[in-house]
Amino acid sequence: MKQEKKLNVTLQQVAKHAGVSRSTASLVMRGSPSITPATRDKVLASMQELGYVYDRVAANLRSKDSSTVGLIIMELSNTFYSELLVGLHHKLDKCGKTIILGTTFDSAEIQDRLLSTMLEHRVAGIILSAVPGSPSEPIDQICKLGIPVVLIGRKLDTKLCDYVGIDNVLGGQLATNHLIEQGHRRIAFIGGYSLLSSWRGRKEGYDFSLSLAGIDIDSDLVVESPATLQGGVDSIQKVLSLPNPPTAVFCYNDSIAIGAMMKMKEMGVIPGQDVAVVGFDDIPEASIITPKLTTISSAPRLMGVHAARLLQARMEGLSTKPQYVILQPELVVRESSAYAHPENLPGNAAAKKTRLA
Amino acid sequence: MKQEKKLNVTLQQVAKHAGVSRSTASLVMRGSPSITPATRDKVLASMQELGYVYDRVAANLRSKDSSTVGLIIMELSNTFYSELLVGLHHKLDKCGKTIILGTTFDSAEIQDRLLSTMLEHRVAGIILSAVPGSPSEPIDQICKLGIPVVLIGRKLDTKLCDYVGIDNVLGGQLATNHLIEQGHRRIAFIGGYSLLSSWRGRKEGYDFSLSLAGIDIDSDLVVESPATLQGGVDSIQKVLSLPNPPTAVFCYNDSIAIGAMMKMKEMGVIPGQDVAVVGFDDIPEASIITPKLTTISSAPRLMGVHAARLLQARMEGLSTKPQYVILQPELVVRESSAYAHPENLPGNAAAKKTRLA
DNA sequence: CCTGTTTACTAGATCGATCTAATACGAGTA
DNA sequence: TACTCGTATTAGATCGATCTAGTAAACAGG
Repeated sequence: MKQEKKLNVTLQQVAKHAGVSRSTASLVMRGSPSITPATRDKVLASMQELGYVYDRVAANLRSKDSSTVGLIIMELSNTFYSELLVGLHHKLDKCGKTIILGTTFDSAEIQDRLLSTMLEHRVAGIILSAVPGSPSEPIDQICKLGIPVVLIGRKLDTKLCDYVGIDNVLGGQLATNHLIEQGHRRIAFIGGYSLLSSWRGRKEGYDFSLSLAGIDIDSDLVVESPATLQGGVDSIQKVLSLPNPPTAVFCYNDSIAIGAMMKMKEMGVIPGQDVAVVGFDDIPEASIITPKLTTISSAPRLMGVHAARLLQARMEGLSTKPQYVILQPELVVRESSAYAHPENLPGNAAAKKTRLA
Repeated sequence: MKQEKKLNVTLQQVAKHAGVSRSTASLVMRGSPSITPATRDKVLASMQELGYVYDRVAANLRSKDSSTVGLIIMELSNTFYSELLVGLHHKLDKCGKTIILGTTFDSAEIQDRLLSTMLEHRVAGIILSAVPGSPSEPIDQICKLGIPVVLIGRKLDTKLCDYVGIDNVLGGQLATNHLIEQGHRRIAFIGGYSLLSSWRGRKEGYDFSLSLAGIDIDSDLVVESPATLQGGVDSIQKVLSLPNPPTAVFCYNDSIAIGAMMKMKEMGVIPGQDVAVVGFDDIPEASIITPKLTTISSAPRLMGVHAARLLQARMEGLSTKPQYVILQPELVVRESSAYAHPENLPGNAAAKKTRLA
């Protein structure tokens, strides 16, 4: 554990070398205007010569501010989060904050441990994509400690922290309406868990659109599963082996949709032609897979930027009431829903659309 | 910037509340064996009651050790790095290290700034996937300061730090040999930049295999480009419009291969049938795309684990000579190279293989 | 020439922990 | 009883910076 045998160069030593006081050297470090160019250069030269490295940790201890923010997410292999990170990183860099990273793999226990670790590291704020179903008390306590928390993508019961997310209900409606417009009447909703607030939102939109179109909701067509490729494989198998299988599926996210399409191909069902598929998130893979996936774009990068902005505002002490940023999802129509369902459609141009490859 | 208006609970206050000294409270924190269970419980109870949070930053300042490690990579949208992070994170968690993250987007300037930031944060070590062509002096200096650096994936000229990577030459050979065995004699190598040590390695393997098979190297068939989807799109267009186009392409990485296959479909060329494609890395998308991509597996997760292991050993002060861990790549044959090239092949079973969807 | 104000710099306390060296105390031994 | 010895605990210095309050010099105005 111990390291750094070599004695570090301290500001004290720099000051001595330059023939000034600790305080002066410190002021030079921080670019104080009340320092003569002559002494400033002298100190800077000494720093250069001695190979001085600023100790931000010591500085933060005394000045009681922090130059780090914590980022806690489920996992990075999920493209949604890595995209989110791009936006976040870019914005935080600008205000001189460094990111401390933790991944929960959706374990509430790990999440608690990570939150503690972040606190111990004196982060200036935390951006959290909470483990579904995790209690909100620990997070409330952190907020009360004066450390701002921004929730991202997944909502919790707390009324103390900011939240950035998308309108899942609208997203669910967009997807379901699109499938209904293509002539489908048996539409499944597969993947994800009802524990997730986002799942409940998308389901609500799905229910709403169906009932608006006068379609009865068949609970057999709703299948929960992990929000992964494998989850998609399992769920699609389940609904397609029903006595009265769906002609379209709305998937909780793109990973599930991709898994579902892979399994369909294996089963000899042509996705986009025999069964329409709509995903959610618009991850890069969505436009790569064949057929290209129709999906709901949730602009993860933009969510990152917004989260950073909210956190930044709060770190600067603007203590307003909790803010909610709800981004509007957009329907991106691609090949996986290009063929209209033959039934109930008078003259459909969409069915004549050709599919690539 | 300033925050934490509420006075933090300090070990001092805990000690006072429990009726012991600072030192005793500190010993309790660290689980010293020479503490009576009675006083231990008393202190623990006080901590609980006052809502004490350990200040790891202050502790690190005094004890001169660090509980963070820096991770500097190009970007996270690249699945290779997020996979790598999974392995790394898992291993570092176990030894109580927290990750400070930085992404360079392959800018040498950003890399330098990130390295400084990491030093200022007193990281115990750095894991670095260096920007290609960046100078090695700054990194050498960090090593000399006693902070171990593990290079990952991309090699630099320095002889001071550990390195984890794969055998790129072997990978290049595996890919090229496979295509030669399928009957191809005009094989392109597309994407990536010769600045990258990994590019040079793969190219070397490609050259070696070709010359071993008695095939002349045609410099028109080697195209450099960014290592992205778009790079693949551009490069494949270039080589396929040659007067004598290749029948097979070996791509610097999977992103390029996927971009190339997308463009081929657009051009009416069937990847895997008209032109064989081999990628590199085996990212998750490789087994999702149609046709499924033949590729060279570089086990990014394993690389993460190895990097963490090396760093850990060095942080514990075992100051041995620089270590090099070179992982063996593996050829993963899928659909994109399933059809053998008709010329030069007596009786080929592979050509009869069917393609899904 | 004296006073008041600004400017450039500094000594010493401080952040919240750990480390060192010294303490008090009970048990064991002569 | 006195003397060691080991154990549990502690006071005070310390890590490397910042902050507070203050000093000495330069300069202006009456």
